[in-house]
Amino acid sequence: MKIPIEFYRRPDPVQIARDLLGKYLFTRIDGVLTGGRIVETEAYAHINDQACHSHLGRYTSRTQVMYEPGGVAYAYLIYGRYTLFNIITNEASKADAVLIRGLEPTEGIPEMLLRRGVASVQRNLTGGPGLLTQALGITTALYGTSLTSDVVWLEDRGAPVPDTEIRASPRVGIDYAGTDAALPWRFRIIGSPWTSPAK
DNA sequence: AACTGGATCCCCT
DNA sequence: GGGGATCCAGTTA
Repeated sequence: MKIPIEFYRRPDPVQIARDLLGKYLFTRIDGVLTGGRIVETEAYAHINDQACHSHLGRYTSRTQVMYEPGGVAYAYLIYGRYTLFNIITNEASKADAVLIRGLEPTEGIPEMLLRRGVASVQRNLTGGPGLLTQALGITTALYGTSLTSDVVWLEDRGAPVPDTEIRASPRVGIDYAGTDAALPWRFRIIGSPWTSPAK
């Protein structure tokens, strides 16, 4: 079933990032359903987190959607080539987020292979934050879209992931965040071949 | 109006 | 394990 809006409006993005493991992310773009099981996430908090785009209340054309009530998509372009997909959490104006970093493909695999331009189902189909967006057809056009919509949404299909199968570690690619770069806010399902390759 | 650098990925060595 | 691709938002002026 589709995840209710209350799930996203809880106050702790770290807890939500952990809870999102084992949930499913789907898109329906041009009528085609694609998606899979979330196996890697990262939390970003508006306070005491220099890595977060909304740190110290930074409010720009890129970050403004972060200040909406939890349960909307925050998609942005990185390095001129990749779109990253985030879920905005917490209540309005709190501006917390969870980045989706790895997906185990389950739905619409032929379409995802086409979009990625790869021949077979392997890690580089959806294992990485810039890859899964391409596979699911997520672009900045989805900026601000509600996660209760029929374009992009999450589902709980049962089978919760126990703590013993989760590894927490520092986030990736945020050296500029100083001491906050060491926070263990990256969560992975241990042993999943669909997590991102970065350390 | 110009400049800088990034929540990445892939290929080369 | 190191560097280049590639472009736009953010910052500075």
